[in-house]
Amino acid sequence: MDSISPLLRRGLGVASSFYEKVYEVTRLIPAGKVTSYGAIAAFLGTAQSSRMVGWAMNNAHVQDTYVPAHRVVNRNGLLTGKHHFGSPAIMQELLEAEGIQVTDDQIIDFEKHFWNPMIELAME
DNA sequence: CGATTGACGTACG
DNA sequence: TCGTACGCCAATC
Repeated sequence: MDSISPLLRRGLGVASSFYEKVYEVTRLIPAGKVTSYGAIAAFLGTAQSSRMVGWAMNNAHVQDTYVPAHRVVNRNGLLTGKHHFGSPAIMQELLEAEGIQVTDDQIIDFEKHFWNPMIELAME
């Protein structure tokens, strides 16, 4: 089902469907909100492949379309992937710029800023 | 085609 | 409660 592929169709021919979906969901994360790899994985139907979500982010920076990977953290609200940005501080700065407080790589009030794709995207 | 990896998550000690 | 081990699926080497 392509219920979540309205704005895609870019230069993602190189990416597999799984990657595409990950990028799509990630782009749909509103500013000031964050989600977890597991939540995205669960939304894609492969809750056990949460690691794949993070792996997909490795190609996120080479995508033509911007992918707000900084809005994706682990289920602890910890900025585990900050080291994959240009600088470890970029991820936190981006989140703080969006109104999210981050202390010691930990998002404050994580659950309050949590964005659940399964709910927001009204999946069934 | 087989082995390894990977920005996670859960279980177990 | 904290630290370590294992599993999961898909992609890459």
